[in-house]
Amino acid sequence: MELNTLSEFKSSKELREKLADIGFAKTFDEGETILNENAYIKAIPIVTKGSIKVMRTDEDGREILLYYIKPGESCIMSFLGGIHQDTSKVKAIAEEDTEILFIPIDKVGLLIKDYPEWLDFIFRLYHKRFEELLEVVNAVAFKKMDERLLNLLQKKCELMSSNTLSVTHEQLANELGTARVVVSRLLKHMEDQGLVKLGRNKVSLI
Amino acid sequence: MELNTLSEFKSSKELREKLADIGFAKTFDEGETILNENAYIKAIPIVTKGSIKVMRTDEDGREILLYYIKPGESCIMSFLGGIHQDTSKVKAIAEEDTEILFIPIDKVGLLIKDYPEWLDFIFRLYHKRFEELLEVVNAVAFKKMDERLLNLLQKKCELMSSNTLSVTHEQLANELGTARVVVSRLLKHMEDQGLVKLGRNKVSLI
DNA sequence: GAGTTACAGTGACTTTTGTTACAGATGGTT
DNA sequence: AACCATCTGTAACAAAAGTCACTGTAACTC
Repeated sequence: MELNTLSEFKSSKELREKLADIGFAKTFDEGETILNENAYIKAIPIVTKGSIKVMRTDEDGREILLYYIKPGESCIMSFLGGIHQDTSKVKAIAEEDTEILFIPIDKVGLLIKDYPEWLDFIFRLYHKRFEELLEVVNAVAFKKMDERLLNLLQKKCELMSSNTLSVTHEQLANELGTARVVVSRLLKHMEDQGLVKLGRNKVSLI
Repeated sequence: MELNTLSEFKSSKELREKLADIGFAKTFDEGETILNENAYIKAIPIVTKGSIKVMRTDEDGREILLYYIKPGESCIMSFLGGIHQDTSKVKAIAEEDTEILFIPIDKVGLLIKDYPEWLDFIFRLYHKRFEELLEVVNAVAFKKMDERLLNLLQKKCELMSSNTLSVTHEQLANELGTARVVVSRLLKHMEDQGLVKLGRNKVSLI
């Protein structure tokens, strides 16, 4: 496990080592499901390499992307879910090959007592996720698909540090909670406007 | 201040008294703004009587209802915002005549140290708000207006413990993030179906 | 290189929601 | 009663998104 990637805790070598000590690392391939809806939560994940996307799923199977979890961050839903013995309301999927450090729930209480910076980490993360969720509400409620699509492409490019993405229109449609034809239509329109370049399994931002 | 309404803390008379001691109470009339977007937060509000609605506002002035805060609950956004010296990302309005106990930010840290149940209260609340936000995302992304409208009416009736609401179509439209005519249209349709009964400034669920 | 599968492009149509514009109704005020 | 502001009903239209059906095409398998 690369301790250095726990950058949030750079102020406390002690906590960093403690986390590495009580946690166990696990790797996931791109696209692999890390957490399913309604699964019980027994450990809190901290991403150390790669990234995770967190999706909300409708009863009818429709999905929508909520946010990405980057290295040094944790899935905060699972945190509270874990503490209150709840099941997960969201689904987590590896966006790329990803390494995760799992901290068992029963050890988390102790950490809060012994390491104030751990509590601060959790609060900060909660705050961030909350604001991201507000942004999602905003986007879904008030923005049109073309704008949301462009936004998604930009976020993905930033995450991958690349202007070219390996995605199908179907995948994009899923993350936006819409249909494949809609995405194809909009992408084509964007290509005509010179905003993107399209290929099979490929979208490049210009 | 009615200490009994701090029902979340019924397990700890001590904490309840402490909160009443360091906080200051304030009342708001129905419709009064309690917190504006981008306002700095200097105290954490706990609702003791009445209820608050929390709205998200778009740059273009469009709004959408996020959730209600009922007696014994706090606006959790302001909690984190307050701790991190942030400005509020949401707007809070009194849904009815409301009494609020404000806890100054600088005292909050001490409470966490001294009263474990205070931290638990905060976590629990965060969790609840998070799930409510997820529901909003779900509704806005996947539900049609008629269903969302019916849902809103039901929530409002529950809050007011009444089947008849004093609202204009305009107000409902604002909370749903849509236009008045849309609400009028849908309400009329619902009346034809025998779901509601309409009057001036009045909607009754059947 | 023939076959197969997944992916992308496109047209035609429907549904839902947003927009504009205006008429009528309601309830309070003078 | 006449007036006024506010609220509600409705029609007609536009825009956005969803749905269906089908074609072409790239990449992979055998």
